[in-house]
Amino acid sequence: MTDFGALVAVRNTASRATLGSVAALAGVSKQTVSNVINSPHLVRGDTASRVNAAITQLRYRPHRAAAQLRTRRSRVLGLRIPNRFTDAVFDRFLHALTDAVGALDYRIMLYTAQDDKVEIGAYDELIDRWDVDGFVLTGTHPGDERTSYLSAAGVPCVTFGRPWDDSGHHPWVDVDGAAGTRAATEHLISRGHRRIGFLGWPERSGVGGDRLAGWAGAIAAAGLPALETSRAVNDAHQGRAAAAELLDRTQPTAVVCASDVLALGASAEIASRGLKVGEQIGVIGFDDTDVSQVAGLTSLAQPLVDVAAHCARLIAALLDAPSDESPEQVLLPPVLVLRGSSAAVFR
Amino acid sequence: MTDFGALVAVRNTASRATLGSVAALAGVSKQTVSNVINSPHLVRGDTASRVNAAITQLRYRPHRAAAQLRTRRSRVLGLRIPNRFTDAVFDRFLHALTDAVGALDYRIMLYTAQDDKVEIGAYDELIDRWDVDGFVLTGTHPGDERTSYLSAAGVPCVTFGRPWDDSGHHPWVDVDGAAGTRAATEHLISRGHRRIGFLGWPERSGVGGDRLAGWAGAIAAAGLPALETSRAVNDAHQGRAAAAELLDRTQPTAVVCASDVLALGASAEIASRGLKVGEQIGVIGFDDTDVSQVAGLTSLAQPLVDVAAHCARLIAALLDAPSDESPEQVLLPPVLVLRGSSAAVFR
DNA sequence: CTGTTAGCGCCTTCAT
DNA sequence: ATGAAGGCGCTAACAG
Repeated sequence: MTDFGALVAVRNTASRATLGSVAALAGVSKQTVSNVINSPHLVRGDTASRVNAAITQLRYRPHRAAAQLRTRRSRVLGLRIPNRFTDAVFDRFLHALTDAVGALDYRIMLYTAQDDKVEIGAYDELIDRWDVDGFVLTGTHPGDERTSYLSAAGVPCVTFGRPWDDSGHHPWVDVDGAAGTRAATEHLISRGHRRIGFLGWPERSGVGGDRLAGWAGAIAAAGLPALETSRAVNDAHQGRAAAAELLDRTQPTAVVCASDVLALGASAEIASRGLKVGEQIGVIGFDDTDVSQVAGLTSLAQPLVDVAAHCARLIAALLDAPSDESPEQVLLPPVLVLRGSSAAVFR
Repeated sequence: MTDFGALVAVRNTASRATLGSVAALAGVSKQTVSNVINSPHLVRGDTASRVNAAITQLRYRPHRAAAQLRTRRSRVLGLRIPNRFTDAVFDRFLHALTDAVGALDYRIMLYTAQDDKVEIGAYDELIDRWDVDGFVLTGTHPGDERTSYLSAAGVPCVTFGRPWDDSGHHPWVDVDGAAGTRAATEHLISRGHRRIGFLGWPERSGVGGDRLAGWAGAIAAAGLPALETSRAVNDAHQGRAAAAELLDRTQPTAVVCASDVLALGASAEIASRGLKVGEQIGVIGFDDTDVSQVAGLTSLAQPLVDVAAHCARLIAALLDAPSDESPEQVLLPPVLVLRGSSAAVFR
């Protein structure tokens, strides 16, 4: 009798309860126990409750590795953790995502990679050896080849970030950067500002272009002067220099920035000119990081909990029922968080 | 013949290569292939190279779930991702740790928990169901019950952070906060400062107490006046208020702070008094976060790559050979990163 | 040094 | 509605 171990398990709490030990205790077959867990509709009520009692008593937990061997599903999702958190938002997303996938009984497994090429090279091992079910990709950018590789490999993925050159045929979730800078700009307009500048990143496509477009759209819609923009990489010093140039060239009364770091640089420049941020010159950042909280900057908060929940839902749906339908795409608006840097009513 | 599938695998690259398909191609048994991978010393050279050729040709990768079922080892380590990154340093640690354990062929699996109680409640499932081999714990604190729970469960762990009330009998890695604030204080002394204050956290034990002790020790060793300290929770506004109080009460010419956020608050207060940080009053922070980089604060950088490497090494050693010897404990000094806020030679 | 046998815990298939 | 048999891919134990 191969299930002799079951009797041991009943009394030896140190050893792991198995389907067999539960079955023995409940007086049913292993199969019935499995059905209670995975296909409850197949089991009569009284049998089920007997089995459930045994499960509780033995503190039985199905062992994923064994199930995985049969079903070829690990319920593990791969996530690359970026080298540098240029994102400034990744940490909060990571927490929200871990929670969100956990609620659907998935787990996040981390990996690192220097760049996309290395990441793509890492997929095969993650898939074959660690049996990752799918991937959550962040930091999409024009020319991104990761999704098409995974698609070719037949491994589901969802991206936090749009495919910037519609090559992708996968579900994605993103934050509407344009809507954010538009809201910021309209907020400043409602405060009476008429000369509103934009301090952005050098890149003209992707996230930076998106945030630029929202500002430009709001300015145009309000019939305000289209001041030229200024650009800098995401660094407070460079941001300050670019802000100086912007102030000199266009004399704005407010500046919408593509990031909190740039906004901080702009604030430093404004303060050094003896002007008060939020009183003489309005400043709005992006991402609502702790930098903005510390500096009292009005900023745009990405709804990361919602982003994570959608990511989890979409990848789980794909794993439950792979479909050829056009994948769902979710675009969420950021939330304007008001602080002192945009407080004053202008004029 | 059960290994018929092997022949399919040879030509069908879409299906996964298995031990059996490699064995068939190399003309040996499955066991020999397994030995080539796990116990190479048992296999003759020519056999091994034939097998390796087959492995390469088929792009064979051992399937972890199957090995796991046999060996009861998943090569997966659990890591809780904190609700709030109060740590400010956790993100970099996470990246370094993922790299470090990856080099030893381990993976990090994430989980979340509201507090320690919830975390402890989550261990059983992580261990039984997901078959996590061990844990890397962060954020140790006085009264921490997590390590003793895991110890009782027989699951190895290593902590980033000392056991603050020597209950623990586990390996740990930590950064020597006292050495850091001591170095900071000595640096200020060498710059000519004689009245050096300390701005810390309310907690008197654990990390905060450690950082306080380093400052106090350096002050005492130099025979300088032991100015009273000021305390605030880790928040720039509170830090600024506490700094104001400290400046008024003790008239320091420099302030060592328990964190960058507090240092930023102190800087704001100093600047608001028309004094220049780094010129009239020196300020030193802790953790070398982007806040300090942006604000030009001298700060203490934790050697996170080394911390992570030691954590990986220690937990891997424990898993390779559980030992009853006294566990290894590693204390690493932080590095003083000089910036403008401590630049001026005083007097 | 190499091969054979057996079974880790679970789920799919088929029989009852 | 329940049970029995078989096998997912791997490795421990033993035989040769």
